[in-house]
Amino acid sequence: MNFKKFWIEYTLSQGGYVEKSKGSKSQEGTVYERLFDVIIEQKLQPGARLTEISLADIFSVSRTVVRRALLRLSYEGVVDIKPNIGAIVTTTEPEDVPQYFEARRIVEGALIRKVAGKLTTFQEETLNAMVREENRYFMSGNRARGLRKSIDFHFYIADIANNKPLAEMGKKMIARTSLIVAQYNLSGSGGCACVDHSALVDVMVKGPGDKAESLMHEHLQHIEDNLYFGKQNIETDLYRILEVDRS
Amino acid sequence: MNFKKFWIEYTLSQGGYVEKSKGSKSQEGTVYERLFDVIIEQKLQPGARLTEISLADIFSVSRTVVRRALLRLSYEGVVDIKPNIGAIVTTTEPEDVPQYFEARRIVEGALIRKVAGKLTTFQEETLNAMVREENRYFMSGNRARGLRKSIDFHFYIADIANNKPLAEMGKKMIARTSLIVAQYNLSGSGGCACVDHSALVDVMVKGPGDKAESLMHEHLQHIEDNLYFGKQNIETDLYRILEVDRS
DNA sequence: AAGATTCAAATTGTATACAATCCAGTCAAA
DNA sequence: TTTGACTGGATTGTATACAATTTGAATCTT
Repeated sequence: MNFKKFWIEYTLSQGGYVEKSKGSKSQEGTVYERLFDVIIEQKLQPGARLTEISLADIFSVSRTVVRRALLRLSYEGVVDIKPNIGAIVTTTEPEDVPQYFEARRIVEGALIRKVAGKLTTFQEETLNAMVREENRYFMSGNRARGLRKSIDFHFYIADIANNKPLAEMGKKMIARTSLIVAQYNLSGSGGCACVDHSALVDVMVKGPGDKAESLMHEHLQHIEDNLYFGKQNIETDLYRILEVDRS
Repeated sequence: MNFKKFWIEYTLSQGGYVEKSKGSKSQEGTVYERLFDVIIEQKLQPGARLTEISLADIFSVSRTVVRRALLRLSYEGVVDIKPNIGAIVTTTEPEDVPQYFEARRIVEGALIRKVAGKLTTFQEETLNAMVREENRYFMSGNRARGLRKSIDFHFYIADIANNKPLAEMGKKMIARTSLIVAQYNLSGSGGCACVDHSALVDVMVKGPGDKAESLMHEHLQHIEDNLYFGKQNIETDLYRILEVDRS
C-alpha cells in the first residue's frame, strides 16, 4: 500500500464510520456522501487524486460503485474527471472564480428573497440554532465541523425556499464556491463570518425580500473579496501541477 | 423484437446516423447526444421507457456505456431513473411546473441581462439567422427542427453570457421546461413564438439589461400560461401511471 | 550529461456474467 | 367477480475480467 492510499483512507476514517451499506442507503450513496463530506470539510484539498481502486478497497465495494459515485460528484462540480486520467477534487483557475461567485449571488440571492418575511417560527429557531452551533464549533477550534455547519446554514436557506430546482442549483454553487475558498482562502474562517449569518437571519425574519437579497450579495461579495490569489497559492498550485502529494 | 424496441429504434434512426463512435466523440457522448436530441425534439414523449438493453442493441455498445449516458441525462433532468425500475423520459406533475418556470425565469433573466447591450455584430447576426431559420422550419411544417432551433436560440443566449456555471443552469432549465411543454402544450408551436424571439433580439441589441430581463420574463410567462392541464393530460397521465405503452 | 526511445506498471474504459429485484400473468380460493 | 399468492420472464445492480491508455522511469544514443 502506498502512502497516497493510506492518506485517503486515514482521512475517510476520521468520520468514524466506514462500514458499508449503512442501513437503507445504497452503496453508491454511502461513498458519495462520505466523499462529499470530506471534500466540503476541506479534509481532502482541491487537486487531491481519487483513484477508483483505492476507494473501492477503502469502502469494500467494487469499482463500478465508486465510478458511479465519482460521476455523481463530478456532476455536482466537486470532483473533476479527466478521461483516461482519473478523478481529482476540483480545482479552479483564479480567472474563473468570479463566474462562480456571480452565479451563486444570483441564485442564492433569489432564494433568500423568496424566503424573506415568510419564515415559520420553527425555521427561525432552526436557523438561529445553526448559527449558534456553527459559532460554538469555530470557537472550540473544530474548524471542519464549523465549516460544515456554515455550509449547512446556506443549504437550509435553499431548502426552505420552496423551489426544488433552484435549491439544487444553489447548493451546487454553495459547494463549488466552498471549494474555491478551500483553495484560495488561507484564513481559518472558511469565508463566512458568524455575525454575517446572524444578520442574515434577522433580515430573513423581518424582510423585505429586496433587503435580504442585498445583504446576501454583500455577504458573498465579502467572502469573494477575502480570497487570496498571491504567491502561496501559486506555490500550492505547483504542487498540484507536479502531482506531488501533500500530506 | 417487441414493438417498444422497434419504436425506439425507428425514432433514433430518423436522425440519419446511428453508427457508433463517430470520429472523436466518445461512445457515451454519442448515445447521450442522440438521446438528448430525440427527447428535446419531442420524438420520445415524457414517460417513454428507455431500457438499457434496447439502447445497447440499437447503438451497438454495451450496457455500461448506455448506463453512463442515461445517468448523465438524469443529472440533466431530462431522464428519470428509478432504482430497480429503469429510466423514462422525465415527466412532471402539474403542481411542480411553476417551480421550473420560476427557476428558468430567474436564471435566464440574469443571463439575458448580462448579454443585453453587449452583443457583437457577429452574435447579433447569428441570433437573427437563428430566428429566421426557426421560422422557416415551422412554416414548412418541420416541427421537430423548429423546436430544436427554438431551443438552440435560448441556448445561444446562455452561451454568450460569459458565465459557464450560469449557462449550464440555464440550459438545464431550458431543457427541463421544454419537456414540460412537450407534456402539457397541445398546440404545435412548442411554446415559443418567433415574434417573441425577434423582440428579444431587438432588446438584446439595444439594451438596457432591465428591459431585456423583463421581456424574457414575459416571454417565459407567456409560454407557461399557454400550458394546458386539462382533461386530455389527465388521461395521458393515467396511461403513464398504468405503464401502458402508447405508440 | 542531455535528450529521445522503449517498455512496464498503474489506471481508466468497456464488456459481460451473474445476482437481486421487479412485474405481469396465472391460477386458486373466498 | 374479486382478491391473493405464486411463478417465469424481463430488467436493473454489482462484480470482475480484459482492453486501451497514460505515465514514469530505465535504457540507449549522441
